[in-house]
Amino acid sequence: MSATPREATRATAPVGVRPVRFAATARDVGSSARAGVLETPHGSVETPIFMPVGTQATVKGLTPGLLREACDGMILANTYHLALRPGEEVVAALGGLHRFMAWDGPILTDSGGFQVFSMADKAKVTDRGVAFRSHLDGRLLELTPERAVAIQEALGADVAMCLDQCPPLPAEKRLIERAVDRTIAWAARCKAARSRPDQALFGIVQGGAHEDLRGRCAAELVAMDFDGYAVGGVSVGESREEVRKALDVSVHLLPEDRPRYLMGVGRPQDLLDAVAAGIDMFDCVMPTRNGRNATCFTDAGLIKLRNAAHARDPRPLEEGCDCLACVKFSRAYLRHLFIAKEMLGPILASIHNLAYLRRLVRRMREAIREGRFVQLRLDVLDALGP
RNA sequence: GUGGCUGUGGCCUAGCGGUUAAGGCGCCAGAUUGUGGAUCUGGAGAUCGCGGGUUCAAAUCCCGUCAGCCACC
Repeated sequence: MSATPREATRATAPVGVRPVRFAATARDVGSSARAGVLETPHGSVETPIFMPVGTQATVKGLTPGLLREACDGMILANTYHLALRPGEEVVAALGGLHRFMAWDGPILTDSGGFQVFSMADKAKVTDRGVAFRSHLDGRLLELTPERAVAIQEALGADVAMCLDQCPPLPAEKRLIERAVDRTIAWAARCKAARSRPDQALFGIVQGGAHEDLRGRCAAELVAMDFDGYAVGGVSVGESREEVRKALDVSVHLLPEDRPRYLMGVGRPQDLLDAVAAGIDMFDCVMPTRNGRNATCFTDAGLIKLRNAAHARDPRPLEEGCDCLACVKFSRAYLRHLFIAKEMLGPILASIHNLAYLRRLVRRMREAIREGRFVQLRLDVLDALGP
């Protein structure tokens, strides 16, 4: 793991210094891709980086030890879920998120906004915030920008996210424009509400597939000077071309010396495209959710472990992969675990998928440094197939 | 040995005279993007135990037979 524990950094972080710092260390010549280093209170990570999703303060199925072996050190946790259960005050009382879940590397928490729109019942948005009903017990709750920041400060992640409004798609441009206006206004309130000098805050660019809205949102956020910038509301059904344009126009306006985070994107093809557009960070449920459901990433495309074709296959998921699933076990055994509904199946497949994405971003970093990213991207996309 | 009950895709069942025998599980595939160990969508698979009869028409009614279960000699 490239992130090393540095508990002491938190206490001694000098006032006036950014809680996280980013520097691009190599740039690709044929695209906007870049490699860099992100320093956080809990250690440094190299970018581009993929962050596994640990919704409820756990990356499902993996112990911290297994997780450390399967990722590049930085993970994501979910504000919405943790605020509802066990409650951020419980996490804070138990020493904060890092200690609570025994993860000493960097953690990023989302704002909870996306889940309010996608999971909670009947979310009602006003300029003040979002009123919604808990998906757990139906309680009527409210999430405001100030509350989102307070929850995330109590959780204590290295990076917090602004509350944004993720508009449903498809939507009329007028509605997306309103969401952009709210996202900008809420970002300002989040920034004003923050109080921890050891926690970074990222702004989120919205705007759907509209280049003018993306551009305006990015410009307004940059004027507020965030520690990093995310692109949200992407890969929820748009065409590949629409995604590319939304990314290009957003990234173009973001400062060189701040990390750029594409939220919720995780197919290998999408990572290659997004890094080419200048993105540094990713998170996605896909490697772990698909892993739990027996679908695995390989350079030759997806492998569906439940398929009968693997019943007697002695080969590993992927030749040369150094993950536990590939070093120790055959496809036939992994399939057997899923058919028999054994919990080791989801665990091993999750490990492999995370290791696959880690290897993919590592290959991209290396290629960027060596000036051959464009070729790597074409080669991998070609091998992955449609 | 006698009487009774039951036999419908791999498994469990619905249908009890009238299009092309229905459903669940399983099986075979596909979907999954700021988390659902969830879910959804397709597909294959049945000469209705077997043989005969009644009828325009039988999984369905009748006879025989085989198998399983139950009860009684």
